[in-house]
Amino acid sequence: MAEVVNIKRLAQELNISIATVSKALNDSYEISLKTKNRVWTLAKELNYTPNPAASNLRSHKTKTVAVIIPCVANNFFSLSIKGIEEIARQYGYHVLIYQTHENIEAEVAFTNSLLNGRVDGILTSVSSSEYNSEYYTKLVKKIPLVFFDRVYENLDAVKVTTDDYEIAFQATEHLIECGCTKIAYLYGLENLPAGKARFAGYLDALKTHGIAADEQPVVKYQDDEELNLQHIKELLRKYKPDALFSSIEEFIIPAYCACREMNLKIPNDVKILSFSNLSTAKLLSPSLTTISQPAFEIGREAAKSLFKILNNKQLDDEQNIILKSVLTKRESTGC
Amino acid sequence: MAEVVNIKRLAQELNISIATVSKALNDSYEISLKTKNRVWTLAKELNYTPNPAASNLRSHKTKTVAVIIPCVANNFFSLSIKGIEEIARQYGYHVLIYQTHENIEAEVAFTNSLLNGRVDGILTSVSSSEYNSEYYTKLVKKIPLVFFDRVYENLDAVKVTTDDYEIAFQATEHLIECGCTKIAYLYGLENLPAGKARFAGYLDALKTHGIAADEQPVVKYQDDEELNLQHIKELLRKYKPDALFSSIEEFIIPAYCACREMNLKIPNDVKILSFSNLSTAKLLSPSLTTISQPAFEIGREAAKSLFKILNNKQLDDEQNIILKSVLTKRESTGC
DNA sequence: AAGCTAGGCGAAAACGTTTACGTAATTAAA
DNA sequence: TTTAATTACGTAAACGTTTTCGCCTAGCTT
Repeated sequence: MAEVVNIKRLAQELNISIATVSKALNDSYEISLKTKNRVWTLAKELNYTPNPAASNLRSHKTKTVAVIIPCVANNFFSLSIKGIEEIARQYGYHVLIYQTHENIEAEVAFTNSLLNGRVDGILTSVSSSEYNSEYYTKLVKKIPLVFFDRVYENLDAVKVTTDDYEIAFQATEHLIECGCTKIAYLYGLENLPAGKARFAGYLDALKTHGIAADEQPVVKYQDDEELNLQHIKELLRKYKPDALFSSIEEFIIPAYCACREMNLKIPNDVKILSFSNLSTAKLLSPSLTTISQPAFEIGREAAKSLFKILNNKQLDDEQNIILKSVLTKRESTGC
Repeated sequence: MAEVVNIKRLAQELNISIATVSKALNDSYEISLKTKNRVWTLAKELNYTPNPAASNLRSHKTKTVAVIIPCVANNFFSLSIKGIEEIARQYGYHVLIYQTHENIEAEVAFTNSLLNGRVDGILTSVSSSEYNSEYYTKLVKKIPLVFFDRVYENLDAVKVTTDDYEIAFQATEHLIECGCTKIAYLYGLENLPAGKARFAGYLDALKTHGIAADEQPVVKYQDDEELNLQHIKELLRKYKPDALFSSIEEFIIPAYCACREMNLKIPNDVKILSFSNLSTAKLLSPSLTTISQPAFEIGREAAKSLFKILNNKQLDDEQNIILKSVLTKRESTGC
């Protein structure tokens, strides 16, 4: 009863060899259906499940992937993980989580610690603190890797991103159509392609509409809510913009608070628009115009690509999967 | 160069036995400092990291824990995971994530799949669909397990919870002090101790203040936002309550929407108060009075307890760790 | 009847560690 | 000086699988 249940035990009870049991469990063609059935029924009866460590050791497959992200307590990333986990379940994979807290050293340390066979592949959305592409250039040769949202470009790896440039362009045009001419930019992810693309979309939209771009005031994100609040207030005081374009969700609270503290009415005095996956955007006061990324789908697509690679399936030609974001116009831009 | 780097390789290069290398790497007292240093420097030089599968197989330690929760895309759970992950890093543990989507069968299936030595312990917040304590009674004997927030009572396991009864009592009193007499209850987690405690706190507060409790209307949570909206609207129409006490975050959006659609002003016509970890509660229109649970700390405490168990440290007498929630009064209750 | 083929199975090595135990050399105790 | 204890290291088994290779039998083909 207390006896351990492993392949050896199954073999003994059935009076066959452990090799046969192993093959039967893996549905090998070498084993007759009759024997397979005997093995399967006994395995179920004894509640046998293979020991993962032994299996990994021998087969070099772990059925595990790692997700490395800045922080799980974030609407975008928690939704991505939800998507990843859902696909992982379908493929029978396990999901390990690592948070970098935007620290490149932690990111590298975690990643390195996974190269000893702990996982079969990695899904990552890189930290914003630095852009260290030498490291990742080497890394992608060592282990199957898929980037999502925050990527390194020009690498031989699948990258799942969104139409940052286009949607930022479109959103900026929306503000211009609402009559804004002094649109300030709340700048996040400045070291990353996503952040740069958003900013470029914003600048190009201004240029297209004949608004001098280099005079547009910018606040860069700091990891300190109070500091961001101060900077935005300063921005509002000095430049008196008629709109704030926030490129990351983290600016929403300080932006709203700054307007309140300075008695500026949204959207009459200042219009606000932000990249965000906040589910309560429509309940804010006033409701917030958002660019929402399909975080859940990004997670799903990234996971699907990785599992295709791990199962040696042909990837659909393209290494760059680009999903569309959605601009939802609400009261904060006068809609 | 391409040669694999494992203990055997280290042993060869240093002309010592693999046993010595293994012991040196594990800082065994049997090995001289001189030898240890030779091993450590070579290991660092060759970028050696032990193969986890081999190590697990032999030592029956995985340095891995599983977190089983309903859904990661939820403010409470994503914060909890953040806390768990942070402690796990300190202890050098890895964290696996599994989502049950409130499905008890998935929950049991995941848990069972972890009993073959894949993890050293489990952190779980159980699904709300059913209360199946026989299963968990057996389970806690098989593997170190810590419950957080959503627990099974009367089991020999650490449980990290919050003061649900007290804070619900206090919140209800707050509504009564605001002049409410017809307080409707939006009921979630009804199968779980947390849900029952919240409801009991609400009922007892009413009783204490001489309000007939059994006439209070209740809406029970369904996994369908549209349905919840309809039910709340129906509730508002039929019973004309002067307050809504929402026991879970998921009721916030339908509650606000219902009031808007029925042209009821918050807080003048209806006051609203909800359990919630929404970071933007203060930005809602109107800002929302919340009971926020210390989700991050709950995760941290749960993880700490588990790692103490795994490291055979003495647990501080008590198996029930109860943290305090915070009632933040805002405009939605007229504050 | 001899030779072949294929199907079904088993023996044994291997994966990379950890660890119980043995042993030699050195040191301490008698 | 002999004996006991200690230190430092090695041998080899074990963890539970997977997989290569080979064997045996039964059924065919000539």
